[in-house]
Amino acid sequence: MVDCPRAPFYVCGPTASGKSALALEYAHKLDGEIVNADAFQLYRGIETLSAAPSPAEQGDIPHHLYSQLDPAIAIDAGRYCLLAQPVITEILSRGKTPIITGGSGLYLKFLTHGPSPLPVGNAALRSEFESQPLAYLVAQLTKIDPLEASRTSLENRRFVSRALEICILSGSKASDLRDGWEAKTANISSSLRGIVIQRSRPDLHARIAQRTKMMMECGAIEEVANLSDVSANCEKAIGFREIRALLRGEIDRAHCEELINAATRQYAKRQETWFRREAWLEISRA
RNA sequence: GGCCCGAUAGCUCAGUCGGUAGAGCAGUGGAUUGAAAAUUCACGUGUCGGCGGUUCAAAUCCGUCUCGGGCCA
Repeated sequence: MVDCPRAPFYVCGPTASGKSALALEYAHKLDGEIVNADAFQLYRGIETLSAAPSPAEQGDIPHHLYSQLDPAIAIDAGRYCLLAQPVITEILSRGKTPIITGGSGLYLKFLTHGPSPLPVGNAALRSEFESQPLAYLVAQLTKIDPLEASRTSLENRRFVSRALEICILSGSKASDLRDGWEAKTANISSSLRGIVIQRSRPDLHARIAQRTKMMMECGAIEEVANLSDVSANCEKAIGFREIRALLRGEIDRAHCEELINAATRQYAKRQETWFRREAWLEISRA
């Protein structure tokens, strides 16, 4: 099934689909070590909330890039890539197979296709954009880079801001930079190997509900209560706002769980949409 | 037992003077290379609780029954 053990193997799928367990199987099969590709399991102190594999679940397989980051620190796909690449290289150098496991589609894409030569996000610029009306940003982008404007969802403030940010920081057109990178990475997918777990919606929804219940019973509330200095980035973890509202007494426990379930289901759906496009992933029906 | 209020989309509800119904949430599909567990776009037919009546026309008015909730006994 696998002819080249010394190349990374990707285990993907929506949240609560059973990636951690499957990754463990592959680690045994391929003489591998597991590397996290989940934006929130990177953080320390929210292991329960982010459903990171517990020490018991990790078994005898080395797990990398879990509980590494202080919650006060913000991270993005590019910085994740910088963290993960040396780890992957190191695993390969020991003759082991990196089993890259996670559900953060963008982070995985950075790993598989590499970061593009676009400038990194700039906080000052972003907060400036935040104070501008969207129509103004759209007008600016249309003036500077009409091609990029025509390809961007102009209702999506974040995408418009990013495109404008690229133009301003790089001094070139975002469309040119993106085209160059697209061309360069066009053939990468054919050399990748990995699987995506697929489950029926009712099954996945049931698993989500069950996991939320477990989280709430097994320390997620305490984790949120104990975090004092949290980056805006880390605060976006599903369950964070909901549990804070519970702690403030604004909602009850059942309502809190249902809000978390709904947000998780929606996230899982977005993940499925993302992975459907990654045609190189072999489908694993669970 | 009597009286009152309610029953409309999976859920919460709106619906004017009668002209066969629409919001939010949920759900589904999509976009997405440095905020991504983020952000964003599109998608709304349902015995208007049942039966009968009035009317050219009933979610809307009348009667009755059923089921909730409340009040009085």
